[in-house]
Amino acid sequence: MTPARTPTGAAPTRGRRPGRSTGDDREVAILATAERLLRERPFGDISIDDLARGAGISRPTFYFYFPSKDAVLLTLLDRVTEEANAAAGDALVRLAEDPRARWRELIARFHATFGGHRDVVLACAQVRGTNAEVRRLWAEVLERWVRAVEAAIEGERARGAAPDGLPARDLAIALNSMNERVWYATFAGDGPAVAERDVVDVLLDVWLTAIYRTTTPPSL
Amino acid sequence: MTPARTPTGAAPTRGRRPGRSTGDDREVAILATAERLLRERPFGDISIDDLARGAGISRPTFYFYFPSKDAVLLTLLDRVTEEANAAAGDALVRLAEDPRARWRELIARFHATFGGHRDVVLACAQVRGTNAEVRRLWAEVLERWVRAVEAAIEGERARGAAPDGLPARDLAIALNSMNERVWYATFAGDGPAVAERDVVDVLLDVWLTAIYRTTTPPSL
DNA sequence: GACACCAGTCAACACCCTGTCGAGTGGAAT
DNA sequence: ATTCCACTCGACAGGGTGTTGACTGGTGTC
Repeated sequence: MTPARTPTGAAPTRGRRPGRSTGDDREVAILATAERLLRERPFGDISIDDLARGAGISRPTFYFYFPSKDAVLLTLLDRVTEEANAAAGDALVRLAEDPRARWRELIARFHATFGGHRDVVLACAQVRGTNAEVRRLWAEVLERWVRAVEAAIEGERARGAAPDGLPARDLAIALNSMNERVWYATFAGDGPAVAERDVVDVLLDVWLTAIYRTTTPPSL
Repeated sequence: MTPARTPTGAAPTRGRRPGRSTGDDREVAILATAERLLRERPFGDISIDDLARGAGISRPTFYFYFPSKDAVLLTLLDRVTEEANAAAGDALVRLAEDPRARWRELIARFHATFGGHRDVVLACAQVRGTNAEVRRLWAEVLERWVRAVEAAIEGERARGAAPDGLPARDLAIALNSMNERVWYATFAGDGPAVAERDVVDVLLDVWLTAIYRTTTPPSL
């Protein structure tokens, strides 16, 4: 696996061969094709041949750029999670100035990012069951967010704004998990789901009550 | 699809042919094989041939009993959800006598049922992404639980034990979604997860604070 | 007892998808 | 002019799914 053809570039990102120049266009074309096809049908119904033809290359050539279909999705997921991390940014600093507004900002930004790439997010959720690599990456990303939320909760408890209760980490896991599943249902549109218009406020309310026991936590 | 070979029995359950007598053993054998294999490897790594050989029949013969591999899992899921429904039972009646204990009972019973069939539950979660039938069944089941919780929340608000706030349905969706995802992580063991020992109490706390704004809601 | 019927069974086939191998090809570097 | 290598693809091997059509043996019927 991952023959690492060229020791040219820096770190070989995500099993993708670190091509030089000509190949870059093709790699981009494959990713663009994947995003386009994902808009019209589920990931499982897209074959490597579809991806290759869409990028104007043959199937064997596809393997020069990506080791598998899943690796393409992984690259797409990488982008989304990076964007989400950037969007989340500093929403949790100076939480004390206006806790409700800050938490809402955090949730709304994630919502906007995921909503903007719902096809990729949905495809990843589907593949997570069968692909260990996607599972691992998602677990990493989630762990990062859980830690950030855990620290924020502990900060709020330390300043007396939030009461003690569950271990902050467990609470952070539960709340992040809720968001993930609720967003999934909202974007997928199958099964019981919160309307997209309301979802941020619904999630926010549960977060605030779980953390503060009130929907109007105190500022400084 | 679903040729409906024999118009013998009543409603043909879940695409499974309504066999008469000899075939019943084989059908049971297939289901048992599926459960056994699921204990040792993921659903995607189990082929129809594995299922057939495990039940002592050939692959074509498998198709006499089930229209696909997924249909086997669907039958297994049916059992689990029926068991869960039975276990949940009357936990939400007379909620007012001891709300905390009742809610805990509900969550604990679901936890016990799912934990007792974690392989099936995990497999379904994985397949849900690719199989519309599983998705539909799960959506149905979830809808039922959401409605029950929604009604319970409204009951608690009516008697003045729980404050108004989010639409009860949205809250019920969010809480049920949280449980699903948190259990999944706990049983799967990948990514950030709550320890199995603690998971019921963690979920309970979030439910109580979201519904009542306190972890010690008032009795009658 | 011969016959028809049918649930149940499977070898063989057609098909699709994945991943690999080996033989190219063309442009840049020596 | 030659070498080298990123890049390309035809052809193959392998494995999974779903279907077809022929066969078998038990049961009920006349």
